[in-house]
Amino acid sequence: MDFINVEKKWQKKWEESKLYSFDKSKMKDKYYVLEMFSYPSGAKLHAGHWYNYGPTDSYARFMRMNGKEVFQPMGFDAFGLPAENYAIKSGIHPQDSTLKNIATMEGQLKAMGASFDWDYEIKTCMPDYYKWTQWIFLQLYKNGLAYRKEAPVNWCPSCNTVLANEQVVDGACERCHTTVLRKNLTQWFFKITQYAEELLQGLDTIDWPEKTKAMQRNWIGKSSGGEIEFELESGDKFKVFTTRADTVFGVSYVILAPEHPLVDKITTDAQKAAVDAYKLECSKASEIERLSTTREKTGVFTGAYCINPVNGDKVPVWIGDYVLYSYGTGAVMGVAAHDERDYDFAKKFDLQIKRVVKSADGKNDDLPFCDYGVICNTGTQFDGITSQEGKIAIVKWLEEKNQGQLKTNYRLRDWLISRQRYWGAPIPIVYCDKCGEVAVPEKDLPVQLPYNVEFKPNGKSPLASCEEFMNTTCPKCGGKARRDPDTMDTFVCSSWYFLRYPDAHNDKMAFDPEIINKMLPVDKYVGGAEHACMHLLYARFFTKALRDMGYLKFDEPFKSLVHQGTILGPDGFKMSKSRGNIISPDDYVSKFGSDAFRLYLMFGFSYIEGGPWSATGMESITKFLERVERIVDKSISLNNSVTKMDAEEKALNYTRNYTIKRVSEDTKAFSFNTAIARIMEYVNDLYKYDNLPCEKNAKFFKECIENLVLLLAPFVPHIAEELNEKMGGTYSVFDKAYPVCDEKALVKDEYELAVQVNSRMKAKIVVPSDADNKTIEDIALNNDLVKNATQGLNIVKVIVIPKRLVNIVCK
RNA sequence: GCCGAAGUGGUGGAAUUGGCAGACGCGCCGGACUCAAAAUCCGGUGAUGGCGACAUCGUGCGGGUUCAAGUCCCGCCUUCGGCACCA
Repeated sequence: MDFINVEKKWQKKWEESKLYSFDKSKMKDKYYVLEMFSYPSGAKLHAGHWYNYGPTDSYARFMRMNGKEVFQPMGFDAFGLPAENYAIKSGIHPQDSTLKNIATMEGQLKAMGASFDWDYEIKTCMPDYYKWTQWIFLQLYKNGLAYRKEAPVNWCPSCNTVLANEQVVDGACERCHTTVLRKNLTQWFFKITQYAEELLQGLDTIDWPEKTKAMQRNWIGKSSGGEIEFELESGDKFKVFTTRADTVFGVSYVILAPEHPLVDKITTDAQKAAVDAYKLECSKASEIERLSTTREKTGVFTGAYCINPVNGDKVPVWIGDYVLYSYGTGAVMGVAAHDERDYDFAKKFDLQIKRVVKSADGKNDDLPFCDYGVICNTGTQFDGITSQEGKIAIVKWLEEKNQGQLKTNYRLRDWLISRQRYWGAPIPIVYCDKCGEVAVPEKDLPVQLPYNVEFKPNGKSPLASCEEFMNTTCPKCGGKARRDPDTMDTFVCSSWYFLRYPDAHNDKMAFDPEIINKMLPVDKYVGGAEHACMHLLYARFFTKALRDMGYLKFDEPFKSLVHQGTILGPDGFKMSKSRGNIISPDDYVSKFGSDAFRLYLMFGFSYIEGGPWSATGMESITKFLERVERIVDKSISLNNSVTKMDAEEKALNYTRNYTIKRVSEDTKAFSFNTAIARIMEYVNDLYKYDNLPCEKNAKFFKECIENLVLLLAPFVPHIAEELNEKMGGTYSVFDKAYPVCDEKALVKDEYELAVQVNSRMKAKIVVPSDADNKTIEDIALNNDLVKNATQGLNIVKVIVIPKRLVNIVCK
């Protein structure tokens, strides 16, 4: 078969006949299969994209053949940093490079022959899409879920620009190697923390990989404890969050994040120079560095003291970079004897270590450090109370005195969405001298991203220098106003695209709730595990927020989720331009065809694991497909002779039904490599039968071959379509039903099982299918090989596991 | 550093979730067909020892639980993903 031309032929026919058009009248059988859309940064799709889209398309086709009305759209997450960086280097406008890349990728995706319904394509950089991204911003804003506050950005003082984390290498700017500083800017945030608890609870209701749920749980990071208020000698107050209120009697110092607003106010003149120097140092460290538990602790005394509310102790106030301003209250109480980091800090700076909890069993009480136990040495009513109860008792006691309260804290932070970049969706807010911050009215959307903008770094957001963009009138008072010069994080665009797809051309609404509430949630979402915490959490947040606004009637966007593994370069490293190890599918597709290439991807790797690319065995896939074709041709050449079902036919019938069963189960579970292995076994059995010869019951043989073509159809769609036509089948093979296993054919009257003596394999026995344990035991003990192996030994116990094995324990 | 995974023949990977380790491929070896080669079809293939039936060892390393461990528990090593501005 000329695979290449066969593929072209069927792709044309599929397109002409609109085979993959979603039929809205069959909405009740809808099945929404979604692959994470691609980012058109590199000019072309690489093997990794195929690995995501090819097998998932096979899954979609499988569901289609199982009676589902499959909706499988495709689009592009088209805004983002790389296009802008490329523009700075090459002078090619991000819009031009992006649209060109998209055109190339569309061509590649079409050559793949996937069953995408292109009528619903989305490009997030087009005004007809980002108009509605801005609309969603406004809805969040109106509902109090968008607000502004100061937050640090990476600042390169030499390039005079904000850097992405990716552009910071070892604390320095990747371009000029200047040390990067954190600099505060007023920026927009989405209040995802308001949904922290529901985002956590909802995980129990969805069919996602356990590890992904675990990552989200840890990311949300719920912990319960108390907030305790400390008062400074100056009269200023601040709160600390702690999960160990039982140790509050042991506070020997308090430590604020260097960014804490109180720091400048309380620092004494004598300490000012040291504090300022330290703050500058801290602005050079990344959060990952600051959170390292092995890094040596650093800090500076502010010169101020505060009072421990539980015992009146006067303790020094320090600043230290292991305290993050973004977590909790940005301040912690230092309890050196009962927290490892505090212990390290106290050791380093020679602060008091005060033991107030002893272990319940009295052990380790001579050590300076202890985790949990009983409160002691405080001279209060709490002595003797174990830490678990002590925590609550002490916070409640403080609550009565207005000095604290029980508090659930989340590690999750609000989502910073402002980007000081050009290539993104503009933020639909204007600033008026009279009215302040004013939302752009919905009728004025989209706030169009201007084309002619200078994006060379000049210390401001690129849009800030574009006067025609910046200058506008205030929608409230009609006076002069300035637009927000920042654009939105691209994660905002990708947090709702699955809502847009089913109603992609609606120019009145972001989506019609009538349609969306029927089409969503997504039934199967497939994409990389690297999105576990960010994209997948943001999308859940948007869904819940839009639900609370009344637009949606479901709680979770993605009912079921699968992560494909990563295809690494042949060198075992992640594919990247800089390593030069990118595998392009195009060469393989033009040589072997799309079907062979995707079948190879499915068969050669464990789908959720991935692994290094290797083309070894690529040819063997073509050989297998030719082997399939030969046996199909053989069946076509036969007359429809019929004889009764002999042992051979029964055996083949068993394999056929076993194959149908296993292939269906494995495909449902995204275990494509084993599904294909079972088909290969089936083909091997068909050849054995063919050698018999198969003419005697050609009708049965033909049936088996028809099943083979249907079984293969989701995996090699073009070839299956061609074989179906050759066999005289009607168009399309994808309108036919997937074979269903006949359970009766799988019933056997006897089966083989293994017999072990002292856990070593000694024999195989055949037992009737309905044999009870006693019968099995008797058959096993009467086996000659078993008798040999147990000779002269005492049989202590016989363990019979039906369908598995027998283990005879002897001494 | 913290969170989440993975480690199985020469090789890609299987293993019904505690029950015959190595399915199915690749590679290699052999046979059939052929004047010959290719292609194809059939068979073999974890390691060590033995002519042999068979025996011993074997799932990153070290311990443990169990009649039984790739799978569970404890402690390590290595590799990969994420850590909030790559997406």
